[in-house]
Amino acid sequence: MVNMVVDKDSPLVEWLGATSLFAGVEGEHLWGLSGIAMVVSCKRRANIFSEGDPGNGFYLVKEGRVKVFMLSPDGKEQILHVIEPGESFGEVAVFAGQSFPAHAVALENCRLVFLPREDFVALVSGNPALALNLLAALSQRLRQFAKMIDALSLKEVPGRLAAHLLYLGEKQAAGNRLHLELSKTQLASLLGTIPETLSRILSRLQRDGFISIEGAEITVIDQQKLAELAEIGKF
Amino acid sequence: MVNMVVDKDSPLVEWLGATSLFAGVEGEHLWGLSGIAMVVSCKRRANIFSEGDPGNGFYLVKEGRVKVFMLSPDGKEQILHVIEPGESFGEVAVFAGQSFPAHAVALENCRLVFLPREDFVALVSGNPALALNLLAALSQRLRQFAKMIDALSLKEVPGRLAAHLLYLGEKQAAGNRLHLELSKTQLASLLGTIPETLSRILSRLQRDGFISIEGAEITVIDQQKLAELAEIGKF
DNA sequence: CGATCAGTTGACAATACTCAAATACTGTGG
DNA sequence: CCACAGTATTTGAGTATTGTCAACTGATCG
Repeated sequence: MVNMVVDKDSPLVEWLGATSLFAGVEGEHLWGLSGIAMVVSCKRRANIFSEGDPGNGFYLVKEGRVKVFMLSPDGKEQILHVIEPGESFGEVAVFAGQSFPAHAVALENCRLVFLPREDFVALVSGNPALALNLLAALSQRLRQFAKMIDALSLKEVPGRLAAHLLYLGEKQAAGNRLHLELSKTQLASLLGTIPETLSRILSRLQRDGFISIEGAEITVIDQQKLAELAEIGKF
Repeated sequence: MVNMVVDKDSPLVEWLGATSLFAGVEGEHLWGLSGIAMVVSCKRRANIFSEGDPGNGFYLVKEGRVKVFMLSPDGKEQILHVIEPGESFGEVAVFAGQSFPAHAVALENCRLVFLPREDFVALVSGNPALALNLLAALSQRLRQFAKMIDALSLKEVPGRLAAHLLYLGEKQAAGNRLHLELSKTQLASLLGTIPETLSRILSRLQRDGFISIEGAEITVIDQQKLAELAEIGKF
């Protein structure tokens, strides 16, 4: 929690009510949430928490993006999740274990909403709708993690990359065009590989007519082949 | 849900109250749970559900064990979780997505408790304590999955195996002795590798004086070295 | 008792990582 | 606004862990 500044501003309530985590939560309880919330700012590259840190609460991203990742003893990282505005992270420590199971670092200058554990648990205890939203959010994440395990174990890097490109295509819905939303180094870390390997495989996909690359902008040339690659997981 | 038989027996209430999922739930609500629960039997190797199946509820294991796993198009499997008596599986489909994200098969003849989605959600809505238990359970699983992703991505097979052996040692608390609770083929699938590789690495660990192997019974000879291997992830 | 399955071992192939170097970018301070 | 330092990206050469294929043994189960 280095380099963070507490802000005192703006009506949080509306923003909170617009997040999927708190969608449908009644006004009264929304006020309760905003009452216990603290908005903090943190700079690009700032450490938000580290694995093992006591988890006295969790965060929502208001602006910017955050990466949640595991770190190996020799410094290699595996990104578990890139958190975008409106999403939350760190809830796991609130409901089990009391310590963060991973590291979190700001990818950009961020504005975060911090919700302290005890107060938040008290609110959840009195609001089943909120609890169900949380259960849905955690279930959703579990689903994502299962897919990630599946990919890491049963697909080779080209397959994982292809799946990610298709995912970005859907998400961005801009025809054949898409942009990688991470640096290639970070993308490698998300896909469970290293920059060199990612670079080579991107070239290969271009050479073989799957895609066309201009920096971080990709044009999907053969979606069919890309989908096959993502499906079976290997060239 | 092939090969399952509904039983009409026994007071479930006590058993339910003893599971960690429903620990601390008040008697009244416990009766509600037992009212909606169905006990089913299924035989070893029976399919309980497959990926994509509609998730109309979830299960607790009363007797036997169940494996939850992902399957690649060419038939390779990655075990996500081995469910033991008292534990639950399939909750994800109840709270998000409505379909099972993985496959589940009985490892042994099993007795399962099935809880139908709609009735169960209704109960959760009226019982915050139950909701908090569920949040804890899902959070716990998220933690396990994060560790698994970490292991698959940042550790080599020897490191994953070493970590697993240490885990079994702690769990079984029988001095230096431990037994693999799965066939070596299944263990390979749990560790994200194949039987041949697992076999070779077990031999290597024995040859190098880490462990001694007699079938599925392992004696830990050098816990220190095993712990180092698990920590740094590579030989 | 035969057949299927689990486990082991060998030879080989291949994906992916390591190390190294060259080039392109980025952001910052002068 | 430019120069510089520090990153990011790409490419090459070599290595290595792990997967594939195949054969063989031993165990398990009808």
